Amino acid sequence: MTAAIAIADADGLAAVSMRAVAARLETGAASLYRYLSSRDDLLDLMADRVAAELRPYPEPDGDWLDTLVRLARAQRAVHERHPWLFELSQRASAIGPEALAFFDACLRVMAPVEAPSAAKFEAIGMMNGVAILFARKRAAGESLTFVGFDLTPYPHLLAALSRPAATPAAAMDLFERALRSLLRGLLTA
Amino acid sequence: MTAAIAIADADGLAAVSMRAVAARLETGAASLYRYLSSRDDLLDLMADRVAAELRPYPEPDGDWLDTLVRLARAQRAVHERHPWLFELSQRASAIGPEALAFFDACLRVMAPVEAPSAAKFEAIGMMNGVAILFARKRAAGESLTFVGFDLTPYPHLLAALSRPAATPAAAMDLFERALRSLLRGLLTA
DNA sequence: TCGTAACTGCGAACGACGTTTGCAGTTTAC
DNA sequence: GTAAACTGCAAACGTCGTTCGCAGTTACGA
Repeated sequence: MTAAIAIADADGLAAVSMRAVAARLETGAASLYRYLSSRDDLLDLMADRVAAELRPYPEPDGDWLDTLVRLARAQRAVHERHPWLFELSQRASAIGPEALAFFDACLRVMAPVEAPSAAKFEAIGMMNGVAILFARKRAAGESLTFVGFDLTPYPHLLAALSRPAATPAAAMDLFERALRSLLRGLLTA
Repeated sequence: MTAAIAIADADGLAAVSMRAVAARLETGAASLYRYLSSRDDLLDLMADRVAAELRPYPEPDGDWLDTLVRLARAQRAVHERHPWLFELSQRASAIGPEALAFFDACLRVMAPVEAPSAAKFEAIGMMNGVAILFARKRAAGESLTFVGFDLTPYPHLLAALSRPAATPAAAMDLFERALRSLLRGLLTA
C-alpha cells in the first residue's frame, strides 16, 4: 500500500495503524480486511514494495566485488530513504518476491566466485548488515554522544569521544573499505 | 526485572506485557508503575540486565584481534540465549551503563591499534552486527528454505539452494573468519 | 498515644490498537 | 427478474499501555 508507506516515511512504523491507513484512504478500518488478511500482511507488502526500489540491478560486468559494492550502496540508499525498513527486515515473513529477486541478483554477481553456497549466503547477509549499519550510523552516533550519562567510569570511551569527529568523506570510505575487506575475506580462500 | 526476562525468554518480547509481568509477580499491572515510568523503561532495564552477562571482559593480553573475537563470541552467546535482545538493540534508549561498559572494554582492547576513533566505533558496530547475524543464522536459513515460493524465477538462488548445506563446523569457521577479515580491514592501514 | 502527613499497592477506567461480525447496498449470472 | 455472490463499513470485542483515585500502611512530631 502506497498510503501505508507514506505514513511510515512521515511518522515511523508505529504510526502505521489500520485506522490511520484507512483514514488516509478515506474509508473505515474494517474495509482494509477485504484486501489484507492482517496488519502483518500489510507490513510484508510494504517491505516488498520498497525492495523493488533496488532495481534495476547492475549488470555483472567487470569485477564482481565492484558490482557487489554497487548493490550494497543501493541497499543503503533504500534504508536511508525508509528508516522503518530496518524494523521490518528482521521478520522472516518479510522475504517476498522482490527480496528474493535481489538475493538472486547478488548470487548472479557472485557466480564467477569459487566459494561454497553457504559462504555466499553469509556474504549477502553480511552485506545487508553493513549497509543497514551505515544507513543508521548518523542517528546512532548522535544518540550515543548526547546520552546524559556520566562517562567517567568509561575512560576509553571518554577519550575516544573527546577526539575530533571524522569527516563525512572518511565515513564513506569506511563503508566501502569495510564491505570490500569483509566480502573478500568471506569469499576468497 | 528478572520476571520480565523470564517471560521474554519463554514466549518472546511481545508476551512481555505489563499485565503478564505483574501476574508473574502476583500483583496488579498498575503496581509496576511505582517502580517503572513506562514499558519502554522496563525494556531498557531488560537490555542492560542481559548486557551484564557479557562480563567478565577478557584481559587485553596477547593479540588484540584474538581478544576482540572473544568479545564477539560472548556477544553471540548472549544473543543466542536471549533472541529478543535483537529487537531491543535497535532502540537508542537501550544504551545503558552495561552497554557502555562493554563499549569501553572494546575500546580498551583496541587501545594499541593505530586508527581514528571513528573507525573504532564502526568496528564495534560491525562486530555487533556480525555477532547478531550469526546468532540468528539458523532461524533465518530455515525460514528461507521453507518459504512456499516458486523459485523458478530465481535461477541462481535455486542453484545455490540445491547444493548440500554446509556443515555446522564450517559455519563456526565462517564467523571467526568474517570477523577477523572485517576488523583487520577496518582497523589497519 | 494520638493525628497527620507521606507513601504504597491496586481495582477500575480510558483511549487506542488489531480484528471479527453482521448487515445493508451493489454487482453478477442465469 | 430473481438469486447468489461480492463489497464497504459501523459497531463491538478483547487486549494493550497508562492514569486516577482510594483504601491501607508507615513515619514522625506533639
